[in-house]
Amino acid sequence: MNLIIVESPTKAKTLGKFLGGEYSVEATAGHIKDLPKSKLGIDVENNFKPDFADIPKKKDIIKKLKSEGKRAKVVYLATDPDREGEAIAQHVQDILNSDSKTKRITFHEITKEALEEALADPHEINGNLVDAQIARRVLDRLVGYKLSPLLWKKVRRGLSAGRVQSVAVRLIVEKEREIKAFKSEEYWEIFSEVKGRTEEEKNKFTVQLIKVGGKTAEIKSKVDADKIISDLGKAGYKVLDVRKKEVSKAPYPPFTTSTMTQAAARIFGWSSKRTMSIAQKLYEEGLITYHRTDSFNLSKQAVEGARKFIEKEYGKNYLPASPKFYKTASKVAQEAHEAIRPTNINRQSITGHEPQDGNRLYKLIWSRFTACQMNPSLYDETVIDVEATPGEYLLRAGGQIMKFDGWRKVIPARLDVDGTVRLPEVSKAEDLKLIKTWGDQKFTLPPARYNEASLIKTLEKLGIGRPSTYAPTISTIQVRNYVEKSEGKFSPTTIGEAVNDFLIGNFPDIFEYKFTAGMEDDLDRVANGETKWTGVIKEFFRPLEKKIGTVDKKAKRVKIETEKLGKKCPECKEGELVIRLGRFGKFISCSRFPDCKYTEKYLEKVGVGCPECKIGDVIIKKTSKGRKFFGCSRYPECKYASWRSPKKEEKN
DNA sequence: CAGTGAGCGAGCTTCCGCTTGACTT
Repeated sequence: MNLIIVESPTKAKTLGKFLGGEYSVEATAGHIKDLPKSKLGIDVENNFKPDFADIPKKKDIIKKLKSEGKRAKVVYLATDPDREGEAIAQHVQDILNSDSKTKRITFHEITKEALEEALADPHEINGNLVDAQIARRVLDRLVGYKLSPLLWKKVRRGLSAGRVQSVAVRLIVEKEREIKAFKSEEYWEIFSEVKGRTEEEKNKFTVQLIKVGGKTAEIKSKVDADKIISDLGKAGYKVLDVRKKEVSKAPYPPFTTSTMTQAAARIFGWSSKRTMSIAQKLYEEGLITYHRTDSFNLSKQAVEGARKFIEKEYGKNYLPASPKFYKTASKVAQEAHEAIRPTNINRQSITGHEPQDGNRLYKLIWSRFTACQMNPSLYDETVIDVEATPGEYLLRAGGQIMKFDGWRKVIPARLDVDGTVRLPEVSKAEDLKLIKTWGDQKFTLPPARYNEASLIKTLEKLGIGRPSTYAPTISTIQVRNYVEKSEGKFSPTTIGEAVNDFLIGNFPDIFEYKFTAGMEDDLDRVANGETKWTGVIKEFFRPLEKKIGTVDKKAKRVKIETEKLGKKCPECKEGELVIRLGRFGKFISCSRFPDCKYTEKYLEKVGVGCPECKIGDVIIKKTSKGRKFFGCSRYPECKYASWRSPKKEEKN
């Protein structure tokens, strides 16, 4: 009997089906060894020797792997083909304590063919790649476990800093400052509605002013706008040019974790956590491929299946001459898995036995994948340039008509994005008749705050964080009270800003947007054998250690600004009431603390009456661990508490 | 899941990345 060890239990099940009786398959369910949680676990004086120990929660799994490993003739370490997977393979070999019968195999897609190829080509564990993982792990631990305690001392207890989370907070803080510094400016868009002299009334069209005297039109005031509108109202209009061309629009590439959570947020309004948990269920039921991935790769089988399906279902016109493969854009992508796709393209929907949300996400994944193997959609685009004289005004209209839907057959265009604009037939030098002319006053808008989707997109673009950590990172920065989400948009708290300024002020290099990219370059050199991991860490840590020492000695404790309520303290009648953030969320107290100890509850109402006492209001509260719950405003008289928001009363 | 902040100095907090349940009190 031979044993194959993979990371995901679902993957183990699937592989089991491909194989005959001479193989058994077990799963590690992720890492089985890690640095200890309760201490640093790195001997910084002894070449950064890391203390990788069995993870307590994985005790049963480790036991099982050991016993199965003992019985097996050959153990194939088939963990994911990336840096973390190589480390897991090493850890499995370590616990089996027998490198003579272990072999490393790798494959990038879960097909019988790929598995057989891998089994025919076993090799050794790549020690350099394992070293790169150690360097990554040690660096993250040093940043997190050295800087967090500094925050406890200099800001407040329980705070945290990390290579990823602190940059996520930084993005949100800096966006907020951009918004605060933003000055809205007035501008005007000016239009004329015209029609050809010989044309019917229905063939009128609208042109927009784009140039004045050969220069781009920039109209910043009502006075300027009125002058132009008056000119245009008296002007003669003539077609200067008509340009037509055919434009094709290619489909989107298949989903990765990042683009899937973005699409689900945009279309369904889901949080990344919710999307990922629904995707997990679909994956476990064998309906989709693995959902934590940064790769656009598609198995040959899947692409062939899609091509057959497209030809049969939609016809030859929709099928490209050759299969489409997408190149992963991200430099830091690890490409261990395929893109996210349905496992069987003939299954168009999973209605019936599934919760509704599962089906919605499934259909989104199905159509994105199917579309990616279809022909581009084709449009006739028309641009009409119109001259208005006197005054050297250039106005323009753009039209677009879809003449072949292509992949849009399965992902119909939303009207606002890809709508049809029909323009009448006019010819060059044709005179046009003015119907009316007008201006729209507009104001430039401040940059948009991040939502989950745009934050993930930005982090991915910067190469910071991984598919498995996007959703957890977003919860961490909220649980720590660094940022708040209101109507889906993130803004920093006073604590978030204070911690951000402290970290960036004292450790500018680590929280630079480019830091992770630089780290990845170093890790690549470790993986290639060009340099040793201990050297990389030493070079990083020695200056950091020194800096931590001086900050510890010299930096003053950070004062966190409080939000004033504009009311006097009812107890001492001297201080002012302010909102503070404690371990249990917001509360109101006297600004003269600790001289005056007055406090009162901060009520964040849900807008629903207490279902228990029927007198108080339901309010949002936080546990000491940051989890939200709902309680009664009359606590402690009324002890109502619930994890779920009570139902709002139906209004007719 | 029921009291917060400062500082007292008992013992504790904290990272990222890989993978799933066990909890819905």
